[in-house]
Amino acid sequence: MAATIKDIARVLNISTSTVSYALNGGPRTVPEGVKARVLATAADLGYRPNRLAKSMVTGKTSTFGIVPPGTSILAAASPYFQIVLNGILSAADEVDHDVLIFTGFRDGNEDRFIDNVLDGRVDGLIFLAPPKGTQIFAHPELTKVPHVMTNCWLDCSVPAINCDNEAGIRDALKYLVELGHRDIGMLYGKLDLDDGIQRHAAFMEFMTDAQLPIRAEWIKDGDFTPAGGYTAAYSLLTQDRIPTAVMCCNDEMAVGFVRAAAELKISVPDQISVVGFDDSPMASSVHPTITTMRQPLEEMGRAAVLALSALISGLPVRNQTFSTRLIVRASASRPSEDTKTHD
Amino acid sequence: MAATIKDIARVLNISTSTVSYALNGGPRTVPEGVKARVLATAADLGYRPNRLAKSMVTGKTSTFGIVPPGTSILAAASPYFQIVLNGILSAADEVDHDVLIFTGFRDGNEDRFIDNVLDGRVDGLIFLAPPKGTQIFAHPELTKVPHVMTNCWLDCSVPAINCDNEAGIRDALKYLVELGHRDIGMLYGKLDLDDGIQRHAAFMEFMTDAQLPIRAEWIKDGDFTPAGGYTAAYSLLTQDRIPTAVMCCNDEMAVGFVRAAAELKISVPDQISVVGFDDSPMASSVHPTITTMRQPLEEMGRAAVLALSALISGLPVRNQTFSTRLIVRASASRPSEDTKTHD
DNA sequence: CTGAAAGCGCTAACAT
DNA sequence: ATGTTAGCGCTTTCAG
Repeated sequence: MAATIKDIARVLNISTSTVSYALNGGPRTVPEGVKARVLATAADLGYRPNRLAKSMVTGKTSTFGIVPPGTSILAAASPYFQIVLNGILSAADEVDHDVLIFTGFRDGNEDRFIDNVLDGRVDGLIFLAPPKGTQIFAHPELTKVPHVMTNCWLDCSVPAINCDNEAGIRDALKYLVELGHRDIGMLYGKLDLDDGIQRHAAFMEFMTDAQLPIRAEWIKDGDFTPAGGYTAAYSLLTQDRIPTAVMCCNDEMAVGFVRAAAELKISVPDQISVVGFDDSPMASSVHPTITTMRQPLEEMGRAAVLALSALISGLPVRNQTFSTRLIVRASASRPSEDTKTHD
Repeated sequence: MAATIKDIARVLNISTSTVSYALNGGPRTVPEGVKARVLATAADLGYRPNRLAKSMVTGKTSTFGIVPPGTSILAAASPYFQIVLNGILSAADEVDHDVLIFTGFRDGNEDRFIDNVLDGRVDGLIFLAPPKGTQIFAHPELTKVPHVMTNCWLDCSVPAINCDNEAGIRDALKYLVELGHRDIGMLYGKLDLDDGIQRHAAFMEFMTDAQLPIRAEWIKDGDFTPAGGYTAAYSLLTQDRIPTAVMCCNDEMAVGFVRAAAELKISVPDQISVVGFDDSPMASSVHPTITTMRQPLEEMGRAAVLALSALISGLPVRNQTFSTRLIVRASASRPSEDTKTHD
């Protein structure tokens, strides 16, 4: 039987309220002597506060809820989730909160899911890259719990933490153009996610504005994964005519691309330049190291915690858009003269 | 104001116990008509069960607690954590549990940490690769909550989920020897973790038993990271005499090794063979793809959940050791005649 | 078959 | 300065 404040009170012949105040250091003041004795017997009895009971009366839990990206729990295997989660954990740690990951978020499961997130275990929720078509944000009951989201732009009032995908893709492409590239292909992915959609659209827009050729056979779906990028790269690189550069909409695809190129003995960047997106750990681990647009995912995770904390405190919270930054590494260079083509 | 069972009871002029039984489908049976009306008004009122209250009386929370690897929260950034967590999440999902990640586990912080894990929010705990010297398992109060651990061999009664590091390293080295290698180096790492220690020790033992040369300058600390592996590889590969093969005690280091080799224009596997450990996502994403000993981390995460569930149910739980399996890819081959040296 | 009520452990308003 | 007590929302024993 675990000790409770009642036990401490009984032992010391004082009231539970005094014990509570002594233990919590307030709001009521307790004489030093009494406080010391309370602490001592608490230690003696092996007393451990029960946070369920405390939460029930205070309405606060000191835990943040997280909803992993996508509808599938498998998304938890992505570097994206890993890095954002890491930012969330370290920020949560700093404010003495723990983090509850909700598992049951699936299409058609909305009501049970809502039951879960409203059941009192968390003070608020962070949705990580929720899937595009989800109905969850339309659920009237969801407003009962404070929530923010990352990497998703919805026309609703949920505070969002995003990175500027459009500027990121644009800057990456500008860099390639400045290097002298005109024939630029793209590996896109995950068109059910806002990041996927926006990066794809930004590519199209830039190429159109810059009056550069958009060739369908140079634009492939790489699924945001190394394996997808590898397959897409193979089908792209085995064509008669290939671009001098490829924009990969995330680093995992860029890694897959570079591997395919190596197998095909196409040198990166001598014969084809590659630019990635995210600055994921893989990008700096492979040969050649991948030039990429850094998305500050860890900071975004931290920002999500801050925004959620503010929201919970009743403070106003605005959307935040983080800037991307070009990280120049080894996978992109000037196109060599003999690979250049002219339309 | 959220609706409670009291509200439902009041509306229908029945008792809260009937409402509770209707909602839960037992243990007491409730006439269909009443049950239907209870469910209807529950929906009407937007009733959501409060799990804190429920947990307080039942003592069950439907949530598992996780303690990330190492003492530093930063360990959450490792592929190890990511993959095991993924296994845990999917297994937890299947048994309708959520997962609470505890943040405050640090040396010297034991007592606050114990407060946290004993505060009633979880039914049990999974320690992921706890640091070697931790005092936490000696804490008498920890026995109050069921717990298991992964990737850690301690001489205590905590049920452990491990992989057979010794056999794994041995099989990897056997494979290299069968290919014809005798001059074998090693990149080890994290000697504060059991996995790190055991793999290091297994290498030494195998080499001794097989009467193969152990050369200190071929044995480097690569910190289990790509960057560490890269640095270690540089210092290893820029020596006058280099081995024909290198055992990397995890795949991240192998990836770093391969990158360094590429930069130094040392061909893998033609000039030097590399074998990794874990079969982490990176291993199959780089060029050349890394031959590795697969450690079934996702299954181990799932097994941890199963073991913990059993423990919580009061069932006996034994240690489990998972076998590793050689995954032959492209980074290891027979040594070429001209790289072979003879002592 | 159903209702009343105790109680899980805690906080805080309300006494004194 | 301290004690008493009413809940928080729920489950379940005990009465009827």
